[in-house]
Amino acid sequence: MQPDTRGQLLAAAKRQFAAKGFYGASISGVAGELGLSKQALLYHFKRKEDLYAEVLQEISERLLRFMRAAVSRADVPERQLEDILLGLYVSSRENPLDTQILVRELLDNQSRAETAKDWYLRPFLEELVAVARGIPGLEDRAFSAVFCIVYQVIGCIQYFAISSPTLTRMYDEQAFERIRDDFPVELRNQIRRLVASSGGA
Amino acid sequence: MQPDTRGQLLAAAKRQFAAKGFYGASISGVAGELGLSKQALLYHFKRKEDLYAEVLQEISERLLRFMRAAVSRADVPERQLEDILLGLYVSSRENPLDTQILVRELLDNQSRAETAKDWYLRPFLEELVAVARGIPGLEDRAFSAVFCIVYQVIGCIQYFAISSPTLTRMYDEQAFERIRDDFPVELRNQIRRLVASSGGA
DNA sequence: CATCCTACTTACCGAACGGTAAGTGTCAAG
DNA sequence: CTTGACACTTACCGTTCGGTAAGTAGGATG
Repeated sequence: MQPDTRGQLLAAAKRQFAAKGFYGASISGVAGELGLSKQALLYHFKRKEDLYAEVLQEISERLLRFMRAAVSRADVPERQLEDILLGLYVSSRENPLDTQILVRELLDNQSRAETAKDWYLRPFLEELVAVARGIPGLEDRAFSAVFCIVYQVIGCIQYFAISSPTLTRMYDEQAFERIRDDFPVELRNQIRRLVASSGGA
Repeated sequence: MQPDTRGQLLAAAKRQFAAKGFYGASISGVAGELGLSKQALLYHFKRKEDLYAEVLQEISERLLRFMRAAVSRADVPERQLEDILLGLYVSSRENPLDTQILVRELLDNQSRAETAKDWYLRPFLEELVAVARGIPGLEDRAFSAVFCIVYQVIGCIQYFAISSPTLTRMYDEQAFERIRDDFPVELRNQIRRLVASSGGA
């Protein structure tokens, strides 16, 4: 087994970008995490932006794989929606760095010159809206309304994910553990209320 | 009326910090927005962190004022909760820069050496939980559960706020306008479902 | 008219940044 | 034994960063 420096660099870069953002992270810092010089990194990735782009691509691919898997474990749309969204929560807990980077991207891509036409979350988002519109009671509603409903759930998941470190330090460890345990329960409740009210009304 | 350079510098700093974050923004860039040299800025604010701290303080004070006003327009807790949260949405739309900075702070303060014990949102958050626990059906639930419920709503509001620029460019202008119009409606629905299910159960 | 404060300016500093150029050791192939 | 690709290294470059020091124009005060 070779050292796989490239992969390790990508992992280190993910940590750095997640913690300090694109501007705050430095390529020498990333390389330094592995005890390498920054030129070793520049050998593998010609420019800082290339490195960042690759980190972003990895994340977006993982997200897409996750969603396709969730959709293919198909059932009735109600269950599908719940599964995907709860899965997204689990995913955000398992890959906190990814979530941090995604939210940072949301904040930064306005100041950088990015298209945002091909936003990595876009296919994920639209697939999810399509699933939601398969639910009786939501199928005849406007795209924009269903979009909002779905986006609200995604938003609270991702926001909670990036809040966790701060909340941990705000309350003590075990108080936050209770919160973290209750979160998916209340998330599920929220989704079920939403589905129920759509079906009922 | 004097030029009030200091205030203008704070406003410019807010724009810069919101757009590029603490690391990405430069004091020379902030001063340059007003056609001043960076030493002019350093005359008013000894260090970059002082400038940032003051921006943060302004935001947190505005937020606290807003919340106290919302709470004092008291009614039954159900209405109070809805008013505050919908007000928070309006506030986040009126002050998008503030929201961007708050979310950035959420991401950054882990890497900087900040206490997070006295997080600017903490009093806001706990007041809100207290209000929520005044609602029949929620009063006997655990603090952590009510916290999660409240935090979910806050999360989806703030997440939507920071998403708006990206969403605008993702869809065309008028498609996003429909989304933006539907959002508070669906937000209200979400809150009412939540209150209703608490009271009902 | 001299003095002092305010609100800046230009000049300068060391450190860190992203990035280029050129060299070096290792190792497999011809 | 030589060649050449690979995976780095040290050396260097120009720019930008936050921050210090010293100077200065304008106005109020004595």
